[in-house]
Amino acid sequence: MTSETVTPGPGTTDTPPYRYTAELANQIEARWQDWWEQNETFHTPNPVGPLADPEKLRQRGEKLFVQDMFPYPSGAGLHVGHPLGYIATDCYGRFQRMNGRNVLHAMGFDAFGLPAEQYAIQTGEHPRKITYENIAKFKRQLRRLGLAHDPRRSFATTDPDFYRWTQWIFLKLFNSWYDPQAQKARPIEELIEEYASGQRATPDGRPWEELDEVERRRIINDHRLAYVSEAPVNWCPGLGTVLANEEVTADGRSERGNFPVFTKKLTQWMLRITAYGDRLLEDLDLLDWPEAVKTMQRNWIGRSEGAYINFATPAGPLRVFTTRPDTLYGATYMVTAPEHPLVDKLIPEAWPEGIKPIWTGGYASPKEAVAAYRKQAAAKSDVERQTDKTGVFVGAYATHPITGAQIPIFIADYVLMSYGTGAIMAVPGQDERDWEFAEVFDLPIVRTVQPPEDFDVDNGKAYTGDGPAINSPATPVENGPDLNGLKVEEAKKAMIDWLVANGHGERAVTYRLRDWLFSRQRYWGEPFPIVYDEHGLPVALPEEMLPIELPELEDFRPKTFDPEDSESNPEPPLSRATDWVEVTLDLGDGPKTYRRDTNTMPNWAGSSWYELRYPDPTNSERFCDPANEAYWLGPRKEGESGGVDLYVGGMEHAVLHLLYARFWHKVLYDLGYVTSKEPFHKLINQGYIQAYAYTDSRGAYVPAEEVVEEAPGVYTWKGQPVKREYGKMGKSLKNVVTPDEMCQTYGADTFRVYEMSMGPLEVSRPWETRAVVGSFRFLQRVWRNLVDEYTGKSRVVDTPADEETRRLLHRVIDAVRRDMETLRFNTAIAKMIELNNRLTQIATDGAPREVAEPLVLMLAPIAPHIAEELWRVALGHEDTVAYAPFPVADPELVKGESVTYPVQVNGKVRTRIEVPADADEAAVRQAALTEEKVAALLDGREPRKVIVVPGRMISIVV
RNA sequence: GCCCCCGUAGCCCAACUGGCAGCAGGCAAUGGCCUCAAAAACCAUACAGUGUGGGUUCGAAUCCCACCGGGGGCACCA
Repeated sequence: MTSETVTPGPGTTDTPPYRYTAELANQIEARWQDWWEQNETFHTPNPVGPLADPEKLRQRGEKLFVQDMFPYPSGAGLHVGHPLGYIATDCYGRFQRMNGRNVLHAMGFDAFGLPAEQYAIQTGEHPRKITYENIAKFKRQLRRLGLAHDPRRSFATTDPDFYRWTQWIFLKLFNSWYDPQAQKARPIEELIEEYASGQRATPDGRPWEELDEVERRRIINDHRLAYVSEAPVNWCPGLGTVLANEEVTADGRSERGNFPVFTKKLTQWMLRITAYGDRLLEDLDLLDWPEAVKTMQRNWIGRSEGAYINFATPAGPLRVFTTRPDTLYGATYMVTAPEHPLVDKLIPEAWPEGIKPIWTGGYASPKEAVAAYRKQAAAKSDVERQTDKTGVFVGAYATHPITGAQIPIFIADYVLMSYGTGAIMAVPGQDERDWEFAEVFDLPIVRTVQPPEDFDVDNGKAYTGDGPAINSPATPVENGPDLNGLKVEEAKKAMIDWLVANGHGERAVTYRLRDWLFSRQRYWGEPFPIVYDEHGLPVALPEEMLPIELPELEDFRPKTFDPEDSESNPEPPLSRATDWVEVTLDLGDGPKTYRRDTNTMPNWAGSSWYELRYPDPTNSERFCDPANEAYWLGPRKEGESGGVDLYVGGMEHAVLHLLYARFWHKVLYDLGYVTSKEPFHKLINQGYIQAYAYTDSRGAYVPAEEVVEEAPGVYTWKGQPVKREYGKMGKSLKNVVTPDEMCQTYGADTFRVYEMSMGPLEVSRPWETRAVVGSFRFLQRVWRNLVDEYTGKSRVVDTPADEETRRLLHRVIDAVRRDMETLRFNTAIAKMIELNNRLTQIATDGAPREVAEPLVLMLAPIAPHIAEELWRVALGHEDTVAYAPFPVADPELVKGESVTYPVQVNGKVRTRIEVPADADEAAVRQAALTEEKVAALLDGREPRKVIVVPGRMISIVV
């Protein structure tokens, strides 16, 4: 292609032959997409490794790493909602490329996971085949949008070259432990060394050398960041797999599929994310993220400070966690979770004397009552649990550590085994839940914080706010602390000091966050690089064996069960690959038979580290060369987190993906593999594109594109009235619009301009196909201003623009640059339209180059194909516009010659004055006061106050 | 129940964070120009006083309080 090549138009009888029509747009776009590919326009140089290009790197400026949350390649393909973020990052990346930045931008695929497997089950095709077909489809759709991705850096999490490193990182987790002193992960060998040298005592105190191999391994295994644990997990028979807490909804169902989830004790892989609770919390402060996302993560981690307190019981100490140790004097009973291990030891043969009948639940003995209650509680859904306070007395008492009072111990399902110690001291006076329970079981209530005067004490309720302590103690007690009069915070501190001094407890911090359940009983996931030996203990496979590839299976279906069958047990599909499961290996002790782990990793695994692969996607020696990691992700200033410079994706990943990725990144940081503390420095959540859907009189959805708006708010489909709904875009709602259709009808550039001009990136908005034409007309007008529609020749002339147009041009450049930097593409486009409208007025005899050229340059990030074409055909340049410098405004021209000030008198605008732009405040004031109308209104009086807001307005108070 | 975000022309959105609400922009509407007619393109026009009610201020879409409407998150986490 040369600059002489005129772009041929389709030329019908009615349309001028070189008009910017959809056909022409499509031709231009396809041509430039090929050109970029052939000329490797968007290949980004690395400092080292296979993608290194020192010469290119020298030419480019400071690095910029932009990333999208990569898609799951579903069979349905993209609809117009998906590319919103991709286009935004592309516009930003292209803009910064024109500012000389070395921009890394690419797109991978999050391709493991349930949908491919479920689709595979329906069709009988192998998930791999389906996945790679879908990826090819996505790539075609994405290419058509003209995204400036480096094609060499695309990957899928299902590529063995990729998941090899997912497995490698898992081995690092397995071979590391968290050192609370150093507050970081360390290699497991260093822990073994501490035990071997005696620096660290073994759990039962025996010397390390006296322990046999299996004992030693068990001790070490308990410290690993990836560990096998028999723990209560979320078993979902309907899906045939266990799920992470994060994948279970509040009402106890699976997020995917909405099947019931049961708690079941199973042996599963866990990742010790809780060790990182504090750092995951603290380092949020280093991140430029939406406050809402930070808040959600803080809530999810759920750090609370308080104390452990031990209560003596006949079966030994009962340990509770409380955030309100100051209310200990108000503890009138105890509650443990139904499954608390101490309960069985506490239960006496018979009910004690003198208890209230309601405590027994009507059972003859504590044993029966507890057994019955446990059964009842297990059968209840979480929602049912919330409606009423239920429980039963276990028949035993605890001793209050200060007063020595005997207080009854209950089991109740409002106390969760999985939080704190699974037991609480109940303080009804200061806790609403305890108050409700106390009312049901007729238990004493003691207020230990004085409620304020406007608190309705008579209508009775717990008071949870601040105030002076009372009844603490109610009557003097021997050596108990006197908290009376202290505010909550002071009282907490005094009580903790007392508990510590008297050996009744200690200061404590707990988290809501729990360790990450990391096994799934599915086929389409990463296999674990783990085998089990004759002791049933896990053994890491050596790195050289990676990747451990998925075995071929005749039947990769998971074994699912009746969704309600809580007694079922998971049967991973991989366990059926018997040839694969049984394996003879020489792992250092000669050839032995091992059994492979038949679980697979959850589909969060690949996305937990993929930001580290874009910088070095073809590296076969490491997951990422340290030099490439430091260049693309490393912090550039002391105290910075490092990480991706701009990460754009949906709000739905606020907790799961973003927390997991932060965790893995921090582990790699601790072990010295990366220099960045955080994976993603700046995060933006793009809004959703929503769509109208229409239902007929029977409530069935009708094709949205065939619906006609008869009058405002009145819609019909084939003559019959239909009702409009508003929601997500989807097949079932018959309202899907695809980018392919839009590209076909208007071209990719129009689609890009439209998506970016609909509103700010963060805001959700409705899709309206008929409005797209506005963006099309804009590009058409730009084209017409620069290219003769009848000859295809340039209309650009070298005559200078008039002064007014020039000033407008520079104001627009100034504003567009600011808008692009802050990703406000909607306002940037509006300014360009304004400039182009001006150009339309003055360009009757050709478009002045001094306006046309900056306009094309400013347009280039958003509508890159037409910009390339105009850059070449209309403006006569030989090379791509992708690296041409983005225009810079002349500050003198931005200012304008004069400023018009509105003049307010007593809050009302009475007149306007025009003063030179460089007039000082006194001159502006003088000009305002002497203005005819103002002088008339003042009528000789002295104004009480004159406010001059430089550049804005003048306010006079009389 | 608790927490967070958002309410500006018929619709999507601007308004440089307290300073003239729209010659920011677009869709739709109306009129015009073309045309035998229409479409496309082009030109022009009108449309809200900022969800409601108070408050602070010389001045509020913007800050504060209450309420209404929409969206999202959390929900026995001791």
